[in-house]
Amino acid sequence: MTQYWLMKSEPDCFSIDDLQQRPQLREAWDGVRNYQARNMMRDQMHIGDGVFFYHSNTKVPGIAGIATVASLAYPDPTQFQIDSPYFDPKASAAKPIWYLVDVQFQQKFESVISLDQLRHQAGLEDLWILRKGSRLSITPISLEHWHIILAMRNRHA
DNA sequence: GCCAACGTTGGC
DNA sequence: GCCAACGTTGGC
Repeated sequence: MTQYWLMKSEPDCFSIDDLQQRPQLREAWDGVRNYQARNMMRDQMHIGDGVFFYHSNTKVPGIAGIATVASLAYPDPTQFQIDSPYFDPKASAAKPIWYLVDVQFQQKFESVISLDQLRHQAGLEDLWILRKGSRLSITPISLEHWHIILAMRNRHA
């Protein structure tokens, strides 16, 4: 069963353009250090799931394009790398703490569907990222919301 | 750069 | 197990 997700990234750190420039258009979604987000990757994601690629902490925050989940979850290698900002001294190869999935580029939108547009779109009232104080970097998207947002892309293209 | 909201840590 | 202190996120 295909599921849908929204995954946030700061474009200064890793943007949809960066993903498009990766070999095979594919990249490991490393650096997630939140248990809820980890659990969704580890326990619920399947290969082929749809992903909205969201640009956060930037001038026009919003959904920049689409990717797919390209692997099952596996240990995030950066937790073992002492020189990485994502290093976690409590993790070991025998007992990894953090997991990630690979994501595969699908398309970049002609223009970002901005947070402001999402907020004003009928039918998205209970979209997770629109809730006050929502900070979770990975959230599930209902099929209904997925379709509404795809229709927004077509209108604005 | 500010700051509200949230998650994590650690003393008790 | 409580909760104050602290660090982080992310819109503005």
